[in-house]
Order: sequence, then structure tokens, then C-alpha cells
Amino acid sequence: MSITPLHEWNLAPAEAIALQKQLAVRLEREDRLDPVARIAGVDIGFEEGGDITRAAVVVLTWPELTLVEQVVHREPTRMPYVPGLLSFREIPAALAAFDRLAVRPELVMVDGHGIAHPRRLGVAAHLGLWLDLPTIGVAKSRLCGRYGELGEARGDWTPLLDRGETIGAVLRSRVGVKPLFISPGHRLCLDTALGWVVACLGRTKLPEPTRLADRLASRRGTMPETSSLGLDDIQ
DNA sequence: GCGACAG
DNA sequence: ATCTTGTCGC
Repeated sequence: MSITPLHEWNLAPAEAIALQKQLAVRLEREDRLDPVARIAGVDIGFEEGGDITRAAVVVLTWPELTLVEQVVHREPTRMPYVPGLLSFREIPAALAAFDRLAVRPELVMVDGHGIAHPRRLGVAAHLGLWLDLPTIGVAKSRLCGRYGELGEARGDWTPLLDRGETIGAVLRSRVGVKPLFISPGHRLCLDTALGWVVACLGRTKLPEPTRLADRLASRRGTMPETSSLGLDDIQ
């Protein structure tokens, strides 16, 4: 994997939006997964009041969900946060972190949306295209789309709809907490994405890949040598 | 024109 | 996202 040149990402808003539309049509929604032995989790955090971007990537084995590798990459923040253009702010750092990975995962879970995006190219979808890997968007809040009543039981879900199409699922990953927004990124369909997220759920709100990446990116807690589905405590 | 708005 | 103490609850 090579790092994308800076100029590819340093685009004016109008150009970025045009590029998103071009890239969205290249996304594959049919399943095209190799046998999954490793699943990666990706998340971005910030330091120095936002001046420094921290990209964290963790790799867990499947089905043990044991942490086998973790990388943190820090670099100056190059773009401000603009709703709908999140990938241009976060992906450069994420790619640099992936570049330092010794093993290549067969599936990637990203903190953010996949195709549940105004132009169907959220950060998970965009990253999937650049890595040419199956990706799943695991977001903690809604960007676009509407949904109906959601059950209270763990595992309950309801489709996320936008302009006549199903762009994702609103999933109750844990009882009593706000739901997760799951959407396919690249090379897999919604049902498959949902299946993987549920399969990686411990007793916490976030699936293991994203939960550990989140922790690493925000400097919270400690990273266990062997994950145990949320049994390890935050310090 | 008036809201909504991933991280 | 990040700034932040204590506090309610399993």
C-alpha cells in the first residue's frame, strides 16, 4: 500500500464533492470477501486542540477477536471538519497508519459512515476504495436518512432510508444506549455488514475492532495484549 | 430562505 | 473530535 499524494486530498469543497460522486459509482455492493482471518478497526483522534491528527488501526484475529497488531500515526491536521467531507480530513492519516501494518486484514470496520452519506461516499466507503478492501461503516450518529421506531432489544435494527433507497441500518448494539448506524462501505452488502458487526459485538456498544481503535486513537484506557470482548477495564 | 450536519 | 468531576448504576 502506498500513501496517496497530498494534492489528491487537498481539494476545494466543490471539487471534493464532484470527486465523491465520481468515486461512489465505483463502489461494489455485492459481497466480494476473501476468507476472513483478520479484521481491522480504524479511528481518528486529535491532539493539541485539533492541530495534530492521530490515526489508529488495530488488527484482530477472527473468530477469536484477539489483538495482533496496532499502529498509531500522528501528523499535522490538514483539513477542517466539514460535514459530508470527513474522509478528506481523516483518510490521509489512516492510509499512513495502514502503510505501517505488517499484516493485511481481509475486512475493515471504520468509525464513520459507509454509503449512508449524501453522495454515498462516507469515510468507510472512500477508504475501502483506496485500500481495495471490504469496509463497513460503524457510526455513532446520523448524517442523513430517516428511520422508524427501533426495538429495545440488543440486535434489533431498522433500515436507514434516504431518497428511496436503503443506505444502512440503525442497530441497537446494547440495551439502553443510543443505536449504531451501520452501512456497507465497499465490496459487501448491508446484510453482510450487519452480520459482521453483530458477530464482533462484545458486551459493549461498539464492536471490538472499532472499540479498540477508538481507545487507541483517543488515548483512553490501555490496549490489552489479548482482547476479551470488553472485559478489560479502562484506566 | 431555514434547518441539518459522521468526526 | 475535544474540553472536563462527579455521579448514578450494573
